[in-house]
Amino acid sequence: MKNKLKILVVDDHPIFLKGLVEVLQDELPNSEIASQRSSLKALSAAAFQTLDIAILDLDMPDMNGITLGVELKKATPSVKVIILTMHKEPDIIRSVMAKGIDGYVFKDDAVNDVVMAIQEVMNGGQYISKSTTLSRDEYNTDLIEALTKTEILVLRAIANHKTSREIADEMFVSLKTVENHRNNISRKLNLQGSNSLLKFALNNKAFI
Amino acid sequence: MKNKLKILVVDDHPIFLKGLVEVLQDELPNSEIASQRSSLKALSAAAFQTLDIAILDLDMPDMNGITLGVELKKATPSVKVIILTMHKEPDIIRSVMAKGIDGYVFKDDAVNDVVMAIQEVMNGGQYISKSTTLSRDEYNTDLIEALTKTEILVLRAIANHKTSREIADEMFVSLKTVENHRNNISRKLNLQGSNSLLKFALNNKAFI
DNA sequence: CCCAAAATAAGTACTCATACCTATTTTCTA
DNA sequence: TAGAAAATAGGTATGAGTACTTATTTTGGG
Repeated sequence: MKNKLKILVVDDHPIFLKGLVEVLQDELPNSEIASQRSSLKALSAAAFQTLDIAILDLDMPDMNGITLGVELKKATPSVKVIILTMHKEPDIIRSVMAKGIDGYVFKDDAVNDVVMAIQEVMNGGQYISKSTTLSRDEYNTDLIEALTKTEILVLRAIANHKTSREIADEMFVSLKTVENHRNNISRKLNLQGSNSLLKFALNNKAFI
Repeated sequence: MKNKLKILVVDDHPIFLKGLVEVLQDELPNSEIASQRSSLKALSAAAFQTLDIAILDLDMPDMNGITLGVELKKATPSVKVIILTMHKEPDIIRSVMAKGIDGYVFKDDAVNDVVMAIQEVMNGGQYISKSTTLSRDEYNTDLIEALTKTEILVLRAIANHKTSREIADEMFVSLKTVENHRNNISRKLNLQGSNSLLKFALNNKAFI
């Protein structure tokens, strides 16, 4: 007799979490579904059991779904990780999948998309929701990893609408230093044109 | 014997919608709960019945929740409208409530917040979720209504990361004209400082 | 301990946005 | 149709970001 499928669902929005758990219970009656509202809680809870599937929200306050997924796979390499998100940008998707994530499902897609993703990844495959509105923008989380610690700090400050002058004062460095960091970041991320750094920082808040 | 409470829930995200309907069915077993995935469908559906309560997502692609709420109240003035959103900015909330909306609930707040909001508005009161992270930013949807048609077009282009030069070329006017529009918009919205217009445009995309 | 990477800082030129001003033409409405 | 509001456009100054350059100091790993 086959064991029940153990599924962990993690999302910080309680109503969405409830909806998702209900959907999974309806569609997969022979599975055991646990849920957590934060990444850190999920990480501790996962330590005491062997999971088959983790379904993780991408944007969470304490730890993003990708990092959580990678951590869960360190503890249990066999666990299949499916990321849930609103982000539809192809470069983000490629970058996420490159990190060993097994499935990528859009939050506003049809309910049964999640179920199809589960079936696919349990067969050892990968699943990616079909996107409707693709936009050609500056997205590339791989490139973010080429940034140094200080560059990340500057990028976060930019995402918080700080000017270079303000960032320089906060970090106790000269305006020129911050401008150089901005320049180096832009070069590493292949960004050009006015406000391109701000645009990138806002679009990638979840990853920096 | 009292009639059943007729509740309409509108949200474009199917899983969240399902979660919310489940919550309401659990908490309010003596109510009749209908749901719609788009504003326009909700508007046609509402024409054939008398609603008691409408629970509406703020950010929807076809028509935002505030406009939908105002339309529903035109058809049925007695209907109580509760807006669901992620926006926690106090000025947005004040502005929404000023439009005759009865309740304002944050999507990531506790499940029973929605239920408390329903009880409160049915008693003729107003309900606003308690906010945790308030930020002092440029938000004021009332002021948006002081803008002219051309100013709205310019503001939308700014929200789409267009430069003044690009906007001028698109609208077949001079750079100076666009710069003047930007200036007039900023004055009407009380905005000052670098990129303040861009920040406002991005933060208020749902209202412009 | 040495080398490479990172962080620091200055120079210069340019573009873009903000923040005022005035002034003319167009459009809508009372 | 007269007057107000809106749209048009130019002037001028300043602040902020982009886009390169070179150069020194600090720091951390092999």
